[in-house]
Amino acid sequence: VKRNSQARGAARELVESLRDERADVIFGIGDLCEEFRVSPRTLRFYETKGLLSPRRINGLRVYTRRDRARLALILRAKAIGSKLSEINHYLDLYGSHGEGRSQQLRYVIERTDVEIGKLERKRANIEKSLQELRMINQSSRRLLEERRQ
Amino acid sequence: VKRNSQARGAARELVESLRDERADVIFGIGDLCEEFRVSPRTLRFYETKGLLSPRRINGLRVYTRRDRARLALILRAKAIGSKLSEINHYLDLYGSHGEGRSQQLRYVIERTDVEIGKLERKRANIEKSLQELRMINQSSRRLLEERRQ
DNA sequence: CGAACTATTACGTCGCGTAATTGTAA
DNA sequence: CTTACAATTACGCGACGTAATAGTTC
Repeated sequence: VKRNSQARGAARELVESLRDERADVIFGIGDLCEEFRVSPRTLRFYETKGLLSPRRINGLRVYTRRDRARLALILRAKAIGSKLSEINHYLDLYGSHGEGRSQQLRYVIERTDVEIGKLERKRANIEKSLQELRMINQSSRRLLEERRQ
Repeated sequence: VKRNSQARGAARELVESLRDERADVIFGIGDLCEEFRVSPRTLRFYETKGLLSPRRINGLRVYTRRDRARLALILRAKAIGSKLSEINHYLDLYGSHGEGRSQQLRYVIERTDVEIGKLERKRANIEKSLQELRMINQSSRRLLEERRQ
């Protein structure tokens, strides 16, 4: 069973007590936020979008290992440029078939291809702008030098 | 004077007649939309944001060469990830370039220095992301190949 | 007449941020 | 009492998309 350095608040305590009772490792919202560097707002938002559905104990959100793994998938999919609505679809085919893994791989390849293309185009535009700005900068410096004479 | 293949609608006709009367090349909203592959909604939106301010003839927007050049700058700035509010500043830099006074020159130099720095950092981040995405992409392809055997 | 433009107004989208307010446990 | 979490509701943002409605010219 995982054990963190500091207890932090009510949810944490609740979580700790449940750890003693159950074999399942359980997380409070703050735990996942800290681990994945996201805000509580983000997790609640994902919940309204049906991406996560943690149990409630006394009104507090309680996440299991599987919720945590799901969140990891969500964030990875987001990092490669997926919309949340797409991610829902993606997670569905993850749970369904034994073929799911190969489908996942194809999905990742497709998404990264698209994002790589986007970034390359962006970089090309940035380089154009850099050249122009440098020209403006240098000619302005030259003009200012001439003025001083 | 530039001449397009097809006349399209009322604004177009108005534009054509003005081309005969004036030396200035003039565009209707549809012309610019087609040329830059953006929607009319986009140009109207930019107008509400103060990025463009075409004349009106009989209620219709009429764009000059300079409006067109400005739009080109806007779209490139946008393509490199600038917010529209930033782009307004950006355009001021281009506008004051070439005008005489020393204070303006110093301002332009200072601003372009800042913008060049920003763009260089942006480019560095893009390259980081590109490397990561390429690694993910390649390892996924490799895994998929292994699966097929 | 319809087709093809144009106009304005205004609500919808996406991924949260940011209060504002309230509750609970230590 | 404070502090440190938790909860919900709801408006804000950025860059438009998308009607809905209406006017014009051919």
